[in-house]
Amino acid sequence: MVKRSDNMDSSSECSRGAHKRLLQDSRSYEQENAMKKVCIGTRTEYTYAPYHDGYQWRKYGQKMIRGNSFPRCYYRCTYHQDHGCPASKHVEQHNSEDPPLFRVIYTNEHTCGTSNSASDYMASSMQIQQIADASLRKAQAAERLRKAEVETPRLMHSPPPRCSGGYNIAMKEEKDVIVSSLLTVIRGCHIAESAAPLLCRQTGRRRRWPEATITASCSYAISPELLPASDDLTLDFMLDSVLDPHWVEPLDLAWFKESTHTG
DNA sequence: AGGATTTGACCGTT
DNA sequence: AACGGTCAAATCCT
Repeated sequence: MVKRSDNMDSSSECSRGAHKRLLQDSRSYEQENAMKKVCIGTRTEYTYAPYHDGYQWRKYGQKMIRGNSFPRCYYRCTYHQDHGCPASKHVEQHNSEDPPLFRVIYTNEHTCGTSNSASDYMASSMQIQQIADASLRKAQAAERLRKAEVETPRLMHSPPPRCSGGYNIAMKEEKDVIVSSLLTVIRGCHIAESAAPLLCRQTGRRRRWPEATITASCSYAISPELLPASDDLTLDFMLDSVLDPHWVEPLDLAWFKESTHTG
C-alpha cells in the first residue's frame, strides 16, 4: 500500500542508496528551494497533548532510544508528499506522571499552511481534557482514602489546613476552567458535526474526516473562552467533603488563561 | 479499497 | 560497532 516514487517500480533492483538518489532527483527545483528556505533547525516543546498541535502528522517510525524508558515516535507532515512540506517531529514520553508529559522535537517549519485557529483550539481542549481527567482520578483516589480513614480513624494526621482564601480562589478558578472547557468542546463538536455532512457531499471521502479537513471548512474561529461558573455550581468530585487538600492541589492554570479571551 | 500504522531492516554518522 | 533516523512490506482499520 505504500506509495512508491514513479521513478522506481516494485521489482527494481536498485539499492537503497540508488533509490534515495532517484527520489532526490525527482524532487522539483522549486520544492528543493522551498525546503532550503524553511530549514531553520529544531525546537523542543513539552506538552500533555503531543498529537494535537494544530497540524496533521503521519507516523513513519518508532524507535527505542538508549537511556529512555519510552520509545521515540517519528512523524512527518501529512502533506510531505503532496505539497513537499518538510516539517517533521519526534515525540517521546518524558515522564510517567498522570497525565504523562511528552517532549516534542520539531524539525523544519510547515510550508503546507494547514494549521488554523480551530485546530489550535482543539489542541488546547485536549490538554484541558487530559489535565481534568488526571484531576478526577486524583479526587477518586482521595475518596478511597477518605473511606478507608472512616473505617480506621486517623491517628497520625493533624487537622488538615482547611481551605484558606487562596485555596478557595484557586479551586473556583479550576471550576471555571472545567465548565469553560466543556462548553467550548460542546460548541466545537456541534460546529464540526454540522459541517461534516456538507463536506462528505463535497469531497466524497469514505474515511473519517481528518481534523484539518473539517476545521478548515469552518469559518468560525473557535478559541477557549473563559466562562465563570456559577457559585452555586458544585462538581461532585470537587466537594470539600471529598477533597483532601493533601491530595488535590489547584492546577497551575496560567497557560489556560493566556489562551482564553473573556466573553 | 485504500489510507494509516507497525515494525524489522537498512543506512549514515560517530 | 553502536546508535539514531528512515524506509517500506505487512498489517490494521474504516
